[in-house]
Amino acid sequence: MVSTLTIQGACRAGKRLSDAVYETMLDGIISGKLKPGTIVSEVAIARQLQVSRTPVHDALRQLAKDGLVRQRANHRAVIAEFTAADIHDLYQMRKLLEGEAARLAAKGMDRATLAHLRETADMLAQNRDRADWTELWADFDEEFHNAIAKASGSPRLWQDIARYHLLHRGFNKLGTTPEGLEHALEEHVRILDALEKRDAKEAQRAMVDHLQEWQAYFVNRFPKKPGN
Amino acid sequence: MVSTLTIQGACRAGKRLSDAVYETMLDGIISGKLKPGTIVSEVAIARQLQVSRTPVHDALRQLAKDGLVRQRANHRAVIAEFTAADIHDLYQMRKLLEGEAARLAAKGMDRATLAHLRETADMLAQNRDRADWTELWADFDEEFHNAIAKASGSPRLWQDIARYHLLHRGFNKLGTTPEGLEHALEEHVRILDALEKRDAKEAQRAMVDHLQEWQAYFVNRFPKKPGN
DNA sequence: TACACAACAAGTGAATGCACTTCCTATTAT
DNA sequence: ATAATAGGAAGTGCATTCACTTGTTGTGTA
Repeated sequence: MVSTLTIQGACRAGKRLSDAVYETMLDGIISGKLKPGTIVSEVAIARQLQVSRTPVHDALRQLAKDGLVRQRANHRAVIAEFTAADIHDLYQMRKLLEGEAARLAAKGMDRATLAHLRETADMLAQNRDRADWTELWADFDEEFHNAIAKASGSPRLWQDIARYHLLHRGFNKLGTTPEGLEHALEEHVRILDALEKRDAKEAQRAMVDHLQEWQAYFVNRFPKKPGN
Repeated sequence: MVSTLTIQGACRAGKRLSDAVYETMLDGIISGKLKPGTIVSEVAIARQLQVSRTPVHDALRQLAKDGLVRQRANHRAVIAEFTAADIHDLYQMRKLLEGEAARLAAKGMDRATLAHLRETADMLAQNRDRADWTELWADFDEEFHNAIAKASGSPRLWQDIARYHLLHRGFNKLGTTPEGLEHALEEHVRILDALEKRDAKEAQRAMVDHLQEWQAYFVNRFPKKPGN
């Protein structure tokens, strides 16, 4: 049995239960409680969350559209597995989208956000031995890429980047090492330097280089074939 | 009352009814039967298609995720309306994505596809007075951009381009003129020339220029404010 | 006349029930 | 012993029903 899921946000007024289920399962996938390849049944999830099958069914269709689960009619859903080719393609897209976002953000990002990111990066650099460093890093990574995407000034670019970052978070807990994360932090700092200098070209280059490294790092860690 | 929708594809085995409803409504939006701003109720659609509300509800959530309808909890859905800023942003994305696709397709597109596109383009150029020219053009436009996206070799790029092309098709019937379409055909030919010469840079440039013109053409034709 | 409020109509969201499909297992025949 | 098949268990998809929310209309009052 999969480790327990519980509905996170209290279902406040004007919010759908199916959205709460969606976010709960999303969190389950990102946090690693629901591992790739896991077969999930609507009834099981419904029992676990103490809701009916209807909102679970809805949530699964949304997750399928995000590419986080795979669904066939009349079959149970499975948490998405990634092949090396998938990961390669995913990072090709991230390089394109986030490179563009970094370029635009060099002009558009306001000083307050810039200062806040710098502050957090410094904090992380100075606390490398903390036990929860990996979690802190994950939060910072999320915030960093999101802030750049938002500062691009393009809502659609922001949205698409968020979508791909979601996929990234869906598997990146599987194979990361502390050294890899520390190196990634240095790359973030390089991007931050460029943003502060308002150097669009360099910001784009730094972002693409950063993602290029992760791409190379990850691609080898995934199977060539879809099965297991 | 909205002009009648009917379920298109026979619901073959292993296919969901909700998917059929989704495609039917998608077609309705693209073809213009469901105009932007139209308020659609689940019960009305369900009655019209002679199905229960369940698959309609499902289909609307999918369409909402595509950005083709807007939904609030406990409210009826409305067919998405676009502001000038939306259109601008949409085309910024298309330039980024399809520019990249054209660049990649210059190397990746096979000769047969290239020849077929050239053939169709020539046919269109020589039949400018046909009554159904606009429909022929729409089909060609769809095929052309799709072929390039596919030839990029990146499944995700292809998928995202298709999604944005869907949005494009959702409104482009509203304000196109015959002269505009003929000009667009010439631009397609320029892209085609570059692809045949395997000139990646020029293919990208031609694609971006092409979309740039449509962007400029469209942006002024949409209201600044979301309402009407 | 204008405004507030109550009752009702209409709609969505979730739960339940039902039909059909898929998968697993046990039994039987070779 | 193994393979094929039949039957049941489990699951999904759709329809229906119920609960609750929203918007509207009409009436009463200031």
